[in-house]
Amino acid sequence: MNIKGKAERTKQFIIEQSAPIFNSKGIAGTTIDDILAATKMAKGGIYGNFENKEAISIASVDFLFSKMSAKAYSVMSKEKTAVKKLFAFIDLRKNPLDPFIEGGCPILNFGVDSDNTNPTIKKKVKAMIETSMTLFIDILKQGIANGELSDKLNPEEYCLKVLVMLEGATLVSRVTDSVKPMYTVIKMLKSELKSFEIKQA
Amino acid sequence: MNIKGKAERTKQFIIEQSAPIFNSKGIAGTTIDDILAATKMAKGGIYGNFENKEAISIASVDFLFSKMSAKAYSVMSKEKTAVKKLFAFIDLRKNPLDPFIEGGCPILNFGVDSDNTNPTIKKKVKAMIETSMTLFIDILKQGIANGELSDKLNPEEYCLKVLVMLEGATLVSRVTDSVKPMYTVIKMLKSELKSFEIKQA
DNA sequence: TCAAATTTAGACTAAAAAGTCTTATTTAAA
DNA sequence: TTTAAATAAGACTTTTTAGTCTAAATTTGA
Repeated sequence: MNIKGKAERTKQFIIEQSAPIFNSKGIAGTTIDDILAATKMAKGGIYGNFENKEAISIASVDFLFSKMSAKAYSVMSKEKTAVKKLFAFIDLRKNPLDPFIEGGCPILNFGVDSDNTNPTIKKKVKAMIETSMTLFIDILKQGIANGELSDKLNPEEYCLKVLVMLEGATLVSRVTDSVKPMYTVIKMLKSELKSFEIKQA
Repeated sequence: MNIKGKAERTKQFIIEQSAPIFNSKGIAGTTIDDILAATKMAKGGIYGNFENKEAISIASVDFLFSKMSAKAYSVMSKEKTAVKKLFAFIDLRKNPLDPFIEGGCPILNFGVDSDNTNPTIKKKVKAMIETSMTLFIDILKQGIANGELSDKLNPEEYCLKVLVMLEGATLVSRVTDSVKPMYTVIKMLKSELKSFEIKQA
C-alpha cells in the first residue's frame, strides 16, 4: 500500500518525537513516559518498534546528526565560494536561543552527556565532529587552491577554531540567556576568515 | 573538641565525594547508591546531613566552582604580568583528559546538564561564567593601563574568546580522546595575546 | 474483501531509585 | 567519666521508571 509500511513510518515518528527530548533533557533525564507523552502512544506501540530506551536514544542521536548534516549541506551547497559556504554554516548557529534543533546543539549536548558514561553515543559524536571538520577543511583547501583564499590560512587550525568557538559560544549564550556572546564570536570568526580573502581581479 | 564539629565535617566529606560523580555522570545520572558507594556511608548518614539528592547536587556544584576559582586565583596570583596571569589560567586547562576536576570542566558539564532542566544550577553556572569573565577582563584592562599590552586589544572580546575556545576545546578533546585540539587552541590563544604585548624598554 | 500477519493499547510485573524511621553508636560538654 | 544530644546504620516503605504480555485493532497481500 504505502512505500515504507506502517512499522517503519511509526518507528520514524517515534524517533522524530523523542529526539528533541533526549537532546533537551539528556539521555538519563528522559523517561519512557516523556516519550509516551510526546508521541501520544502507549507502551505497546513503543516497545513493539524498539527493544528498549537505549535503542531509541541511539536512533535519536543518529537522526539529529543526519538532520544537522543535511541542513548544513543544504545551506552550504547554495553558495559558490569557500568563504560564503563557511559563513552559511556559521550563520546556522546565529541564534542559540532559538536553535535549528530544539534543546541546542546535539554535538554539545550529547558530547557532554556521553562523556564518562556512554561509549556508544560518544563514538557517534566523535564521528560527527570528525566528518564536519574534514568537510570544512576540504572547502577551505579548495578555496586556497583556486586563489580565493591566501595560502597563509591554515585550514585545519581555522576550522578547529570555528568548531570550538561555536560550541563554546552556544554554551555561554544558552547559559547566560543572551545572544550576545554568539554574535561577538561570529563577528570574530568572520572577520578572521575575511582577512585571508584575496580580492579577485 | 574539634574546630568544626562532626556534622559539618561529614557534610563536607559527602560533598567532596559526591561532587566528582555529579560532574562525571550528570545530576540525573547520579544515584544515591552512587553516593553511598563513594562515601561508604549508609542512607541514614546521608539523609541526616542533606534533605535530598537535589541538596547534595547544589552543594556539589558550589563546591566545585569554589575549588576552580581558588585554583585559578592561586596560580594567577603567583604571576606579576597580565599576560602571565592569563597564561597561567589557560595552562590549567592544558590536559582535558586528565583534568583538575574529575569528569572535566564543571562549567561545561553543569552548563549543558542544567540548560533546559535545572534553573537553580543554571543560575550558578551563569554566575560562575560572569565572575570569571569580569576577573579576566579586569586583568587585561590593568595590563593595558600600565603599558604592558596595546590598547588595540579588546579585553571583552579576547576574554570571551578564551572562555569559549577553552570550553569548546575541552568538549572536542574529551570526545575525540585527544589532547591535540586543546593544544592547538591554547597555542592560538597565546599567540594572539602575545601579539598585543608591548616590548618594555 | 477477507484472513493472516503485523501493530498497538494499556493493564500488569519487575526493577531501580528515592526517601523514612527505629535502633545503635558516637560525640562532646559537664 | 558520664550522659544527653547528635549522628549513622540499615531494614523498610514509597515512588518512579522500565519493560512485558494478551487482547483488540489495524494493515496488507491474495
